[in-house]
Amino acid sequence: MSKNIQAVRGMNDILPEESPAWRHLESTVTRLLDSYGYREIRMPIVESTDLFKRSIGEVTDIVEKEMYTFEDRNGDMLTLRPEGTAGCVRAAIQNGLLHNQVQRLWYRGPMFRHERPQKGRYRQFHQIGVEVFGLEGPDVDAEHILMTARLWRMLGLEQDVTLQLNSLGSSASRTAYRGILVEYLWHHVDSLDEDSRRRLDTNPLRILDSKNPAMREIIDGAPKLNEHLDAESQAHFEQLRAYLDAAGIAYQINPCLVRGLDYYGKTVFEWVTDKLGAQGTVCAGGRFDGLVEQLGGKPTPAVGFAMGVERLVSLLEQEQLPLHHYQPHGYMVLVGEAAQREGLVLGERLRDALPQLRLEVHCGGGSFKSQFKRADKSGARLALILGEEEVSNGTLGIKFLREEREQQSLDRGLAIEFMAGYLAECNA
RNA sequence: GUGGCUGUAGCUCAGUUGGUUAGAGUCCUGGAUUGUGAUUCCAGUUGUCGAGGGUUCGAGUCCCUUCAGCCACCCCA
Repeated sequence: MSKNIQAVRGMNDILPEESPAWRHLESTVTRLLDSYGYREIRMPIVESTDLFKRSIGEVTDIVEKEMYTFEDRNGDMLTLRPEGTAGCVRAAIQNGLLHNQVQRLWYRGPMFRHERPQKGRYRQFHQIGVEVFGLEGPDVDAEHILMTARLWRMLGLEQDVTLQLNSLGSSASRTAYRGILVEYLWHHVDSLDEDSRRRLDTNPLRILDSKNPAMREIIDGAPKLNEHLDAESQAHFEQLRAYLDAAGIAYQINPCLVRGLDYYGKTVFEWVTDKLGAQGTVCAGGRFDGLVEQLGGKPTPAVGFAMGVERLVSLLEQEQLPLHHYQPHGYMVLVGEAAQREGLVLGERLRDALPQLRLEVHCGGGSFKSQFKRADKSGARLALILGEEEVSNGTLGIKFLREEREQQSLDRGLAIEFMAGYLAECNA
C-alpha cells in the first residue's frame, strides 16, 4: 500500500460514524459557554514561532522538540500552534480587547505537536480552550471549575472524572521554591533516576510528578511547594477552596500537580480519568497572570483552561450515551424516469415548506426492492413512494418503516400537509 | 525521542513443521409469484497477505529494512 497516499502519522480522519459524538460535544460546550456569557474567538492556526517561544518557555519539551516549525517563502519562521493560549493572548492584545476591560473568551480547533502517537494523543489534536482576562480574584478560578463540572454533568461523564487542584504560587515564590527544591534534590542526586537528573536543570518541579515508584521516597521527603507559597497566593488558594466547598465540588489537593507550560502561576487544576490509559488528563488549566505582560501587553491577570476533544469523545464513546444521529425523516423511493423527475421537484417543494425536514431522495435508479433496502439503511422513518402508478394518478405512497402502521396513499397536493403533521408528531 | 506487541478482503478474524488456484463471518450486489425494507434461503464480487529487499525449487508463513497502529516511558489536553 506504499503507493497509496496515507494520512500523515498521528493525524486522523474523523469519519461519519464518529462525527455525531464530536458534534454532540461541540454543541453541548457551545451551549454551556453561551450560558455563562463567554464569547467565541477564532485565531489563525499558524503563528510566528517567536510567540510560542516567549509564552510556553524556551526550555519546555513542546518548544524544544514538538513544534511543527517551518520557514515560509519570505523567510519568516512560523509554527503550527501547539496550544491555544498564546495565540489567544496575542489576538487579544493586538485587537485592543484588553484595554481596561474584562474578556471572557473561548476558542476551539486543531493543535499540532510532534509527539509519538498513542491512543488519546495525536500529532493533530483538538482543544476547546477558555480564557478570562482582567479578573484577578479566585472567583473566576472557581467559575471555571464550576463550569467544567457542569459540562461533565451535561455530558453524563461526571462519574468518569475527578478534580485535582494545586497552587503554584506567584512566580517569585515559585522561583524561590525551585531553588530550595533543587538544593534538596542535589543532596539525593545519587538516588535520582536518569529522567529526574535531566529535569534537575530543565524543569525540577516536574520531578515531583514522576511516575517512577523508586522516586516516591525522595519526592515524599522533598520540601512542599504549598509550604513555600507567598501570603497572597495562599489567601487566593484558600478563598478558591472556600468557594468550591460552598458549591459542593469535590476535589483532591495534589501538591505534585505541576503544569508543563512556564506561564502558569497560582491556581492550577486538572480533571483526570482512569479510563483512558496513560492519557488521563481530559481538561486542565490555571492562572497565568504574567503572560499578557510577557507578550507585550499591559499587566493583565488571566485564567484559563483547555479540554482535549479526542479524549472526551473517547470517553463519550465508552459510555455509549445515546447520540443524535441526524437520520432522515423520509427517504423518497423513485422508480421510473417520470417519477425521478417529479420526485426531485416534490423534494424541493417539501424542503421549501418544511426547513426542518431531513429528506433523502433516492438517486441512481434500481428496483423497488433495492431502493427500500436503501431507505431502511438510511434510518429514515418514512418511505415516500413514487412509481409509475403514483405518477399516473397524482398520488404519493407513504410507508412507515419504523412503526406498525398501514401503508397509505395520499393525493400529492396533500404531501406538505402530511409531512408537516408527521414532523410535529415526531417532535412531540 | 526510548522500549515492547501487532499488521491477511471495506470491517472482525482463520491460515497447522515454508508446499499447488489464500479461507470464514459480516458487508455489498442480484435472485427466491417481474411494485415494497432489518428476518430466512440461494448465487456472486471481494485481496499486489502493510511496503521493499533477501534466503529457498517454492514464502502469508523464515531473515533484514521500512511504514503504520497499539501499550508503557518521556511529555501533555
